[in-house]
Order: sequence, then structure tokens, then C-alpha cells
Amino acid sequence: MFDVKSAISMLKGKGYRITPQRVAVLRVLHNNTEHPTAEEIHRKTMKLQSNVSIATVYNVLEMLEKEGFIVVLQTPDGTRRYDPNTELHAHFVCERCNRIFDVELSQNLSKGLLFFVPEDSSEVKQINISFFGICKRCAQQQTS
Amino acid sequence: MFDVKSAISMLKGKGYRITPQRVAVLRVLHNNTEHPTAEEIHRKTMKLQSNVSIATVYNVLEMLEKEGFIVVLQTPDGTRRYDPNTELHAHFVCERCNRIFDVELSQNLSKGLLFFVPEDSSEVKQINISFFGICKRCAQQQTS
DNA sequence: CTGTCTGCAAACCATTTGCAATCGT
DNA sequence: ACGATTGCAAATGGTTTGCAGACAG
Repeated sequence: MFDVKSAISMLKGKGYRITPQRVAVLRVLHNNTEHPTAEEIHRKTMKLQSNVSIATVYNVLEMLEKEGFIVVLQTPDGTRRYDPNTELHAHFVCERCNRIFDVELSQNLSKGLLFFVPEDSSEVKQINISFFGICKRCAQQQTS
Repeated sequence: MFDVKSAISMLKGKGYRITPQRVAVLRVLHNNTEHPTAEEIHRKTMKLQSNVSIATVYNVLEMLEKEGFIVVLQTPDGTRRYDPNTELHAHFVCERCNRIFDVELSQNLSKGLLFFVPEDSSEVKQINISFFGICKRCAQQQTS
């Protein structure tokens, strides 16, 4: 998980301009374990910085992913969610409410997985492990 | 991997009508390891059955997923791809050309993964393991 | 100052939807 | 015959784009 101050100085070092919009998105994502959508990030960012457009949120998210500060998750409903935790871990994805929960993996299993990285591909940049099902909260509600 | 004839009889047993469109989509997906998009499936299906609309392809795919004959994969570019191989296996996803390649996992690792299925969620219906990177073919081409 | 970054609003495009006509059973 | 299924064409909605103005360095 990045630290806001050091993330800012790293971005500055790479030549990026430090705009209030970028800082606000960084602050929203910092320590965020909710796997928010772009729209949710936009809503929260506007509370810190009223003049932020959704287009800018997408711009900043794309930049943060490119620079390795966040990872992007595709959900079954076709939307994307953003995760500042870039360590190898798994997700449980609720197919009803589309929320995502973190699932910790053991060191052993993580290393075991890397063993299967296909060698004929140049480089594996990311690994995604997802369990799909219905979360506890949705399971308790009637199945309409 | 389903067999076309037994898939048809299973669907018939469940009360589904056996339309030429459904048979054609089943035939396109049978033994298909290309992880095609809906549009690719539509194109190939039309070669077997000229009167198939893209809406019907989506209908049939949704039904086949619901009945457990195929699994749906989300790609980084936001489109969906369809896989008739419902056994637990991993994928290598090329972030440049968006093609998907199968990666076999050992029995041991598969079982190890199941160990991490979160117990406080009612039921895990599917597990997805994906490696992201650049495939050999794309890596050989110049990086524009 | 200068070129990057932003906000706006339109464009994009995979997927979904509504409905009348068709066709499997 | 009857209701499930289809094709059509429009709608949907998350994401992207083009561009003029704003602003960080």
C-alpha cells in the first residue's frame, strides 16, 4: 500500500505534475479496502476536492495503474474496481451485490502459483485469483 | 468439456427448446480453446446457421453459463470471453492482443487453492486464476 | 511562459431490452 | 395451439475522446 506523501514525491520524480485532483484521488484510495468503482472514487474525491470530473478520475486511475500504485479488477457485471493493495492476494467476488472482499493466501501457495507462470510468455505483470459466489449478506436476503 | 449430443439431451430434459441457433452455438463452442468473444462466436455461428442475431448469441450464452456448460471470463479491455472448459485451470491473458491461453495447474495446487475459500461466504461457484502479461507473439512485434 | 492537465459534453461500443413475429413441441 | 425463442433496432451505461481553457512548475 502506498503512502500518500511518498507516492506524491515518486510521481513528482517521474515528471508528473502534482494537481489537487491527483492528490485527492490518492487520498481516497489510500488504505481503501473497499475495491471502489470509478464512480465511487469520483464521489468520494469530490468531497475532498469539489472540482473533479469523472474524466479526470479515469485519467488519474489510468496513470496510477501504469505507475504501479494500484491494480484494476474486472467484475462479472463488466465494471472495473480499483485496489491500492498490489501485493499478491485473492478476492471473493459476490455475484449479486458485486462487492469484493480480500482473501489472504499463504506464502507457500503464492510461491506455488508462481511456479505455473507460463515460460513461453515474456513476462507476467500481475496475477489475479478470484473466488466467485454469493456473500453472506446477500445470502441472508430472500432470493426474490 | 460438454459433448454436443449429450448437452442437447440435457437441455431438452430441463425443458429448453432445441433451436437450430442453440445447436449452432453449441457446435461452435465444442472443443473451442480460443476463448472467443460474443462477436467471434456470432461470426462463427452464422457460418453454420445464417439466421442468428447477436442478441440470440447473448441469450444462448447466458443460458449455457446458467446451466454450467461454459464459464465467462472478463478481460482487461472490458469485453467478455467464453470458455467451454469448466474444469479448474488458469489463464494467461495478453494485455496487448487480449488473447487468452490455457495454463494447466497441478492437482495439488488446485486443492491447495480450495483451502483458502472463505468460509463465511455461503458458496464458491467458480474460481478464476489469471496471469496477465504480454504474449510471445506481441512481445516480438515492435513496441510502437 | 509552456506544455501538461482538467472539465465538459459528445462519442463509443459491448451488452441489454422491448416487442412483434416465428417456430419447437 | 401456445408459449418459449428469435430478430430487429433502440436503449443503456461504463469508459473514452477531442478540445479549449486552466494551471503547475
